[in-house]
Amino acid sequence: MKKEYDHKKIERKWQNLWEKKKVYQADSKSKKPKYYSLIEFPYPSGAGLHVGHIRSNTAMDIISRKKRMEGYNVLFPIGWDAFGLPTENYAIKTGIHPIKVTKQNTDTFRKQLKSIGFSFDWSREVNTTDPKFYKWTQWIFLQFFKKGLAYKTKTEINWCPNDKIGLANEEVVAGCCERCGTPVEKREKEQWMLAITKYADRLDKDLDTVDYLEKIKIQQRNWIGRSEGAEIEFKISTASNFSPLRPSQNTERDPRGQKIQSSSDFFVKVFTTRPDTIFGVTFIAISAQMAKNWIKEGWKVSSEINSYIEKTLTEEKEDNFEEKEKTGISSGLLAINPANNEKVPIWIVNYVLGNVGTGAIMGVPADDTRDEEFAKKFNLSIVKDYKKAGYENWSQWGKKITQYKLRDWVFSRQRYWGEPIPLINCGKCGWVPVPEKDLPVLLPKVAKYKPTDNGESPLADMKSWVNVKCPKCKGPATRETDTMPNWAGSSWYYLRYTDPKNNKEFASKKNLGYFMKNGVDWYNGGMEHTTLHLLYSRFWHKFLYDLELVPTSEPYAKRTSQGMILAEQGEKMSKSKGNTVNPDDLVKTYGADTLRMYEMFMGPFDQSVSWNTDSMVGPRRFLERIWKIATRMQKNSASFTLLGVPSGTHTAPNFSAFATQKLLHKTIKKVTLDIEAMRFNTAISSMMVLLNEMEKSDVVIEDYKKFLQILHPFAPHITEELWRALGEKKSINFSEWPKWDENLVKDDKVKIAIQINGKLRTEIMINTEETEEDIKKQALSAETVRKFTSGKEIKKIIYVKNRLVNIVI
RNA sequence: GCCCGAGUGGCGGAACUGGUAUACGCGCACGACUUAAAAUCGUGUCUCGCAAGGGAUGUGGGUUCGAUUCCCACCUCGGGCACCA
Repeated sequence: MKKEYDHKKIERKWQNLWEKKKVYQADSKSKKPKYYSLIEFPYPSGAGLHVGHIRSNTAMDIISRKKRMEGYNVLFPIGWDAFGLPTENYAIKTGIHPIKVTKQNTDTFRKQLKSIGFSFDWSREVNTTDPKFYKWTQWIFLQFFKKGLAYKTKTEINWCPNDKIGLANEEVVAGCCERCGTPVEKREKEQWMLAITKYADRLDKDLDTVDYLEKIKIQQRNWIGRSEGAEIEFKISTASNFSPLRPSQNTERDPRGQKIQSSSDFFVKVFTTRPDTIFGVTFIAISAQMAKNWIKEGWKVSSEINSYIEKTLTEEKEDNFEEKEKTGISSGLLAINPANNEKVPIWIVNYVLGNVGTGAIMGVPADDTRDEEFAKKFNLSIVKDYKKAGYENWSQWGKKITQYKLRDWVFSRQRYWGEPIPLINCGKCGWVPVPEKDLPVLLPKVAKYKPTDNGESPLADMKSWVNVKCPKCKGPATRETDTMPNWAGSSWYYLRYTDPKNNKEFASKKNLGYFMKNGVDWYNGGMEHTTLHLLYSRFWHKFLYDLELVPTSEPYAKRTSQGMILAEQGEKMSKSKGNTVNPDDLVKTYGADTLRMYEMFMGPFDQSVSWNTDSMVGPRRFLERIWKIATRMQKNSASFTLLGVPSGTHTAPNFSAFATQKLLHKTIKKVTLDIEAMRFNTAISSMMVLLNEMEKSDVVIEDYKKFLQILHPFAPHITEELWRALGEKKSINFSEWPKWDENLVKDDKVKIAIQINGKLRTEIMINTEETEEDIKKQALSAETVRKFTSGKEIKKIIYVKNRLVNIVI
């Protein structure tokens, strides 16, 4: 063994050997229990690996390595979520085919990931842009289509004039395109939709059955937005400027597939979560959108009202979140409260939104602060003492409904770099699925990747590709030219990992039954994916479960998330700010093990932390000292034999080694539990404490090896190297995870605090066996205590076992 | 404006279910080794005080024998958002 710790040699050596021996390949036919740990597969951007990837991947790598040592057949796969706009935009700019760009980027990422020593099973690598993969993305889409959950509808969509694509509601940030920042416009467009709202109830309820971080559940629930309340119809009292219309025959459907509110009846329908406050209603507030709909259907209004409506609608589109001054204008109409037949004014206001609930509310100023504020401003009456209506009461006038915020998923993109939607439009037969034998529908080569000016996908220009025979009637037909959003592949990729080369099914029942039993055991990813990707993939999974194609109704048994790594100044790392950190340089100078250690040590895993390269020397020194002890071990192994230490036992040669052994077992316990709770930073600090102790005292070689084992998930290369150097023939990867001896963890002597009136005065050593009485007696007789207590009355003595005695005087 | 986090030394942070605040690491200072420097090792490092002792976990209250931890109000920073009825 070399005297110096040369990370470059060691890391390359073991990475090559591990790969050659296929130590991280999961065995589909194993008799062992499986453990499926999953990271969010990266989008291979041109910028290369980010230090943030390393943080989250190392966390799951640590968990995977520990599980392997605990005897599980671990599936820890990796792949590429490679469809998407950055690659496409790059292709548009440079003319280089996205396939080529993707290949370059994944090659870089693969090399970088391998240099960090992650224990991925590279034999199962998937790529969403691989036709062998997206064949099944298309296949699953067709199942949605066949079940009527994929439907095309003309709907007002978010339109990005720059990217020339439709955006899902979820992709619009502050009124602007999530990707390019251009303000989003509304535009009518035929779009394929996926009916995720049909699953809203289960997506909400089943959160009770999974082990997600509470904040993740909250975010999902808020997104689904289930609320129970009532829809109540208020009859409109005819007024001079209201021309009554026939009850609407409107059967149009909104994106949720629900009937669009007909506001043209003689009623205004309100949604309320508090139907019991109906006797407190003093006005009705409707959205500008609802008012506009009424006008469309014949309501005559003054120019004043009309301009208010237009102004409000414009403001609504500008999504700034600052508090808006509440405004409103009286419609001149009266609504009749069905509960007490009182006539209340209908106001058009800016604080009720057209796309929420029914687009109208009942104003109860006594019970709602917003209504109160509004009523005060416009001198509307406020009824304070009204009786609350019980369910029996209000249910006469309204019906109980459950509504969701969630909208159906806009599933088409008029872009090139996505999975073609495998449907054919026939004049006679309508939309016909591409037969399964013809899947995948390959992305054809096109001359240019930019969407056409009318917003159609570039595929629309490929006449030879577009024009086909109808699979049903063989008549002339055309292909759908829209592609899928990049969320499609990531909605099911974790299933493909179980059987990545299968040509007959997306994955075999057998492999799914084994690896997906109870779902993915642990899935970690970013908070930014908790509403989109996480929800979408739960939706797809539930759909596949209903088709009896997967064994569980939830894909992920456990979900956690990491905090972001920020630049030194606490801001986001980005190319444009020039504050990014290149992992390759760090691996070169400090080594992968140090980089892993540093990223795990820098702060609590679930919180964001600022990068500080200077602090990396701490973990680096730690590893060098670990190395140094091993050389001491090698040199001194003879002397341990002389001391009569039979190898493989816990018998210590002297007191100092025994004390170290006790600390070792405490550390084993702490590291074991900390890893499970993702408290990596404190796990590392406890190992640092152990090292400090080991340096000062005698160590039994078996104990040192145990230290190497618990360190292995964090720093795999150096620990494997030292493990072998100390004579082990088999890889540390499959050595048994050390168990702690509870007897050694327990202390028989502890130092406890003696407080007087809650203030620390002195400390005493006690035997943990001693009785409360004895300890109190000792506390009272301590010199410092007597000084304070003399002449004072002792009111109370509080004793906390192994902690403190508090004397109240 | 609303929701979710967070606020502890010079810095990153630790503190179990309310029980000795500042573990561990960085930095800094001093010492050893060295002709010297680096590296390494050792010692010290919240603050006031000679000491006894006092004061500090964003601010102000409260509950408690005891609060970084629980409650109320407020301030600041980060993230999210749909005035969600």
